[in-house]
This record gives sequence, C-alpha cells and structure tokens, in this order.
Amino acid sequence: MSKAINMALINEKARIFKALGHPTRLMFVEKLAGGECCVCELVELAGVDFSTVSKHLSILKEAGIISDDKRGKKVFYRLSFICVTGFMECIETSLRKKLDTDSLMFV
Amino acid sequence: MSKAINMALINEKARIFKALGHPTRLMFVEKLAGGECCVCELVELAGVDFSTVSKHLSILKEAGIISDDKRGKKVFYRLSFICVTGFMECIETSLRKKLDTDSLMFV
DNA sequence: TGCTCATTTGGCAATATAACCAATCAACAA
DNA sequence: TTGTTGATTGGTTATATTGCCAAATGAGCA
Repeated sequence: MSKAINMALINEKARIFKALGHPTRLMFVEKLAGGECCVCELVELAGVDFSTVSKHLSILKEAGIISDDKRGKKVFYRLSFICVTGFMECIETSLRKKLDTDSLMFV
Repeated sequence: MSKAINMALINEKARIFKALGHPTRLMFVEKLAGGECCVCELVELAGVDFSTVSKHLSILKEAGIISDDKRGKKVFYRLSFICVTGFMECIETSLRKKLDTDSLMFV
C-alpha cells in the first residue's frame, strides 16, 4: 500500500461524517443505537415533517449507517454501523468534561 | 440523569461530525494524526488556496478537533481530539471490507 | 522604520442543504 | 375496487457552504 492519498476512501469517510453532522440525524442514530424503530416514531421524536425525516433517513442509509426493513405498512430502521457507538461515547466524555460549567448539566 | 434529550450536547456533537464531513478537512485531520504541521504544508497537501485552507482549519478548530500554535512566522496545527483516531480506524476497516471490489484497491 | 513572508479576513458567485407542502406509492382493510 | 395509513419523491424557497480573489494583519528581518 503506497503513501499516496486514497481519495475514494477519504470521500467515503467524509460522507459518513457529513451524514452524522446534523442534529436531527445524530438524534436518530442515538435513538437507533437503543434498538430499531419505525419512521413514525422518529417523526414524533424529531418533531418535523414526515418528508423531512424520510430524507434524513435516506442520507444515513446512503452513507451505510443505518438499514431499513419494511414490515407491513411500516418501515423499520436499525443501526448497521457499529463504529458509531464507541466514538459517540468518547465524544460525549470529552464534551461533558469541557462543557460541564455550561447549561448542559440539567439534563 | 433524565431521559430527556440534551439538545445542547447533540448540537455540539453534530458540529464535530459536520466539521469532519468534508474531504479536505478529513485529509487534514488524518495528516495531523501523524504529527503537527504548518498551514503551508496543508496548502500543498490539499492543492487549494491559502484562504480556503485557513477557513477549513478554523472550522476544525471551532469544533475543538485541532488547536494551533504560532511559532515565528508560521502557525502550526495539531490534533487535539483523540477520539477521532480510533473511530477512523474502525471506519476504514469496514469501508475496505465493503469496497474492496471497487477502485479503492490500486492505492 | 519599512519590507517580506505566512496566514487570516472580507466579499462574492456558484453550489449544496434543509424544511415545508403537495403528489405519489405500497400495503392492507372494508 | 376504493379508502386509509405509513412512507417516499418532487418541487420550491430560504439558508448555508465552498472556493476564489483581494485586502488586511502580524511577526520577524534589513
């Protein structure tokens, strides 16, 4: 493997980060880390339009972070990218350390 | 700790992901993971304008991912967010698995 | 002081993203 | 078949991002 930069790989990785780089989508990922749920639940969680939720989900799916499964009239999504969980914990720990004087503490 | 969603925390996390969600910035982070370097080196690496590089760096800095250090006429940046490295390795592993039939292999 | 070099900032145009509404689709029920 | 529910797609508008150029800044040197 040469030292040359693999742009295809970089782009793919950036796409994953970009997909996670929106509060609503990140919220979905954290919710799905606790188990699959249907689109309707996520709509309620996010408090935005059905169409908006659907578009966010397709971005996460395109990036390979979640996968879907249609059962009956409902579509269920689940987390399919394990890496996220560990990273999220690490971020959370450093953020809490850094921000515990802020308004973050009355959660 | 209640189950209520901590939006401030979510937003902050999303900002980190968003900052990493651009090929050029991700390239910088990977480069800086191997040790600090000056803006001029990153300009050469990215092949874009000095001003563009500077703006990308300030986004990473705002997100708390990198920090800077002016020495003489040059400004040096270094990775200040350790979480990234482990996550990147995890992503890389799963991406390589998934994409090894693609054009990624003649790196 | 005045001059460079390395970097940042401001401004602009092109492009991308996000959210809404309306229309469509797919599965099931009546 | 027709209607209903859950979800996706298309279209539009507002906003954000990206990257360039030009101008400004700031540290060190003559």
